[in-house]
Amino acid sequence: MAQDRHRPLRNGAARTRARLLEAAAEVFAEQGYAGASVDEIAGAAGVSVGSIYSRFGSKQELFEALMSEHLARDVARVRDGMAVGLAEGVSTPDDILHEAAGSRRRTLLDAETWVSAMRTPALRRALVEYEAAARHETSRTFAEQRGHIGVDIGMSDEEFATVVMALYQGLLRQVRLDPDVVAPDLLSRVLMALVRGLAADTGDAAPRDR
Amino acid sequence: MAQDRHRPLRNGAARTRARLLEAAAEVFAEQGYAGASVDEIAGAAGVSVGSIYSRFGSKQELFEALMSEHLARDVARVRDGMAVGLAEGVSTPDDILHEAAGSRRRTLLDAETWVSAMRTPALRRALVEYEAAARHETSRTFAEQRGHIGVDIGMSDEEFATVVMALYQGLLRQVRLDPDVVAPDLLSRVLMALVRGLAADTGDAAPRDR
DNA sequence: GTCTATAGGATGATAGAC
DNA sequence: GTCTATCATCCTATAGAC
Repeated sequence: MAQDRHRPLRNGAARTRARLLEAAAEVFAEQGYAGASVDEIAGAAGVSVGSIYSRFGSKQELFEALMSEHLARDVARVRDGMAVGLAEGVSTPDDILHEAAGSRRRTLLDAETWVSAMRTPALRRALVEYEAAARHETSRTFAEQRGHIGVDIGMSDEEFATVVMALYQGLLRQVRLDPDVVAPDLLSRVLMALVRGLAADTGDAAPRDR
Repeated sequence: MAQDRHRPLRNGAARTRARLLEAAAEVFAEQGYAGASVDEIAGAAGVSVGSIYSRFGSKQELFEALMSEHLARDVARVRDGMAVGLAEGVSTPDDILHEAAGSRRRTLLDAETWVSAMRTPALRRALVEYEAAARHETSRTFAEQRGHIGVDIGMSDEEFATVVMALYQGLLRQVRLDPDVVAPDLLSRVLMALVRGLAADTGDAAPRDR
């Protein structure tokens, strides 16, 4: 009991690391990689520059650690978000979309991730890998749903997942730029229409050049 | 005739400005705003730093001039691209997509535009304005096509344009990250299916639950 | 208008005390 | 492991010759 008083001060290792990554997230997000100074990050974290360089070897390594954590968190979010399912008519895809759009921090870090990935091959590979994981997760979830309903979509689950992700990311961009342009239920409306239209194209239900 | 020999050397004003913007595009794209140095831009343009500061007042102003030109060029591209039409079954939307994805310069400048817009309110307003223009252009074109075919989509032309742009931008992102993931005709396939599905939802054309 | 030279300041990274 | 102090470098911007 008395020892608990000391607990928050102990294990400074992980604690300091977390505070540093938090500060790095804030500063890198707001200023960008090149625009951020190690001094400012140190100040925001309440530590000194030397402390940063002892823990992470360089500004670049600190940035990569942050990016890695950012992507890992996003993977977890996709996994959780997929658990609720797509085609049930639930409005949760829209909730996920608007929640993601609402966070300035995430918006800026996503943008910084993208711009860095387009310049740095190593970061690009990491992002490709992450995107593939998200695609498989989406694809797998949709395959289950499709099994329940029993519709033929006319394309592979992987390709459909690609379309869903593109639509999600595209709308995310629109919402982040100007929230008024995207109705709260647009994503789910379009997804349902899309499934219907794809099923119709297989000749399952619709007349084509009769 | 003999004077033509001198022509290329004359009117250095616009000529130098163009070379400067070209060099700025290259360096800002590859290094980002903060990462780019005025010295390097001057070197790439074959002029000296003083020359840049006499023409543009600061690094920031040079960047804004470049962004403005970049957006204007993009507006023109949308206008031209829309001229061919959406719903005719022509594969040109896909061509436009993959051509845009193929240019590293455009990819990087788009990314830099986005990240800067998310941080700088003035740039963000400019991007919102550009996006609205593109949306109206898309909307208008689709309205014409819709008139010819005569389908009821169940949403406004503006909203449909938003979806089309989101899909386009989302797929553009996917192609730029990993070209193998997106089939060459995916965009047009999805667009056609989408129109069909939206029309079906109104109970207009397609048989739903007969 | 474009050059060279330089001012004035910020930056990434290191050294060494504690 | 964290601090302070400092180095060497690079950067934006300006001054002044031509």
